[in-house]
Amino acid sequence: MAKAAKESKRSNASDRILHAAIVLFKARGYHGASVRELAQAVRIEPASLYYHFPSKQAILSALFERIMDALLDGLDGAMASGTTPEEQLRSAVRFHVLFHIARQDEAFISHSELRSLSAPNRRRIIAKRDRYEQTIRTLLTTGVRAGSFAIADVRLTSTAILVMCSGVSDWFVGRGRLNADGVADRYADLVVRLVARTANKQSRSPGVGKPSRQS
Amino acid sequence: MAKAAKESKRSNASDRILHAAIVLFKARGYHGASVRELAQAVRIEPASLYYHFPSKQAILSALFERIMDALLDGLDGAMASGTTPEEQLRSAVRFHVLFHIARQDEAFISHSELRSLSAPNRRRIIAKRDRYEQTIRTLLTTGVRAGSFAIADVRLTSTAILVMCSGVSDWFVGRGRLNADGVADRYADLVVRLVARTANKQSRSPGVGKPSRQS
DNA sequence: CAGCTAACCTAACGATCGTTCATTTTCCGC
DNA sequence: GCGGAAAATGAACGATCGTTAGGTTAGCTG
Repeated sequence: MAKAAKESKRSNASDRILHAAIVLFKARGYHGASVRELAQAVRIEPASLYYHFPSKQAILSALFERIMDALLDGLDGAMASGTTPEEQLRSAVRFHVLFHIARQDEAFISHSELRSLSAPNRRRIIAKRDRYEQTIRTLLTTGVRAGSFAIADVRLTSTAILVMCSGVSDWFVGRGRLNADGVADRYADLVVRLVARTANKQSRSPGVGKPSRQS
Repeated sequence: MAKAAKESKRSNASDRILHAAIVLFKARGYHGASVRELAQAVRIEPASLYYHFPSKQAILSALFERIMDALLDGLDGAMASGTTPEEQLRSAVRFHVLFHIARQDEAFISHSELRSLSAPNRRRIIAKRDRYEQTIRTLLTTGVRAGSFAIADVRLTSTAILVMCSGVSDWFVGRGRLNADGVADRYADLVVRLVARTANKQSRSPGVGKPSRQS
């Protein structure tokens, strides 16, 4: 118990630093936000930051690792809750949108500050991002094979979907017309409309929508 | 002629500065790219930059003004080339995508460095961005009224479309599988699929797809 | 060639950057 | 309340930041 209390206190320090860093990096950018500003936000002296993190770069890196792990875990969980490709896609989209609303600032940073990561850190993060995209691509391909989806170009479509859904972190405002759940539902509708098989209009890309080979 | 030559020479200096700034701001961010680096890229001394621009901020601002004006002009031109809402939308999407491919770096900057603009500069740029979005929204609304489009939420849908299409500047690589025109065509297909009226499947949002009140 | 101006230069300003080091304070188990 | 680790501190390091002042060069006009 005492140990747990101590550990929680320690992690609280790191967490408070990370949380302040998220706000600052979003507002001013990684290079625009100084270590002194960050320390001031956490109400400690600049030197004290270096007890918790070896460098400013390590703070940015920790921030990226945290959000990418949460994304990967969350997607796995979301997709496990569906059986048909369409259910899984709806669930995945809802998760992705809700996540990018709940963690708007981190999402913005992990898009705009990839360049500020050192080369090794960037490589590791990009590998995780690729795994995330691959999961979505596989889902779309599965849906096409099952006859649920009609998609001319899975790679292009999955990228388009992800960019579209991640975009909520750019414009969503809590005080707006729709709440997070409402936006997530509507985005799920949009995405299904983008990929679902329909009877009409397929202006290009012959050969899509093969008959299902499995119920 | 002599006068024109002189003016072209002057604009070349500013243009070379702006072009180098685009590359640098994209790579390192506004605060991460120093005036000295920028001067070195243009092969002049740092102080000489201040003959062409009053400040680093003015360079960023000029960069934003240029790209926003080009966007607004281009959209007007693109939409003039169509008569039906669907034609106009296809044309608008093709323009938007091609633009964001042709000017990838500027597009990335104008998304990630909005925060680095001073408050007055930012206000002016956001006003232009809003005009751009309003044009698209009006187009979608017109299409809905004409019975060409079935859209549950025009505002949300137009935002989603714009974010999706702007996203090409994040991932497009010239050496990739598809060239710029191919990507633009496929995105036009995706967008039409998102908004076009269809006979089936409208899982929520009753009341869309009103009968046309005009041919 | 003299005169003028646009363009660029050298040199330096004060401020702030990320980080380090030695020291002090805080806090917990005994 | 004492020993020792954990946490935070004040002070300073060299480097670099955006910007300015004042002088020098290049190129055109008359």
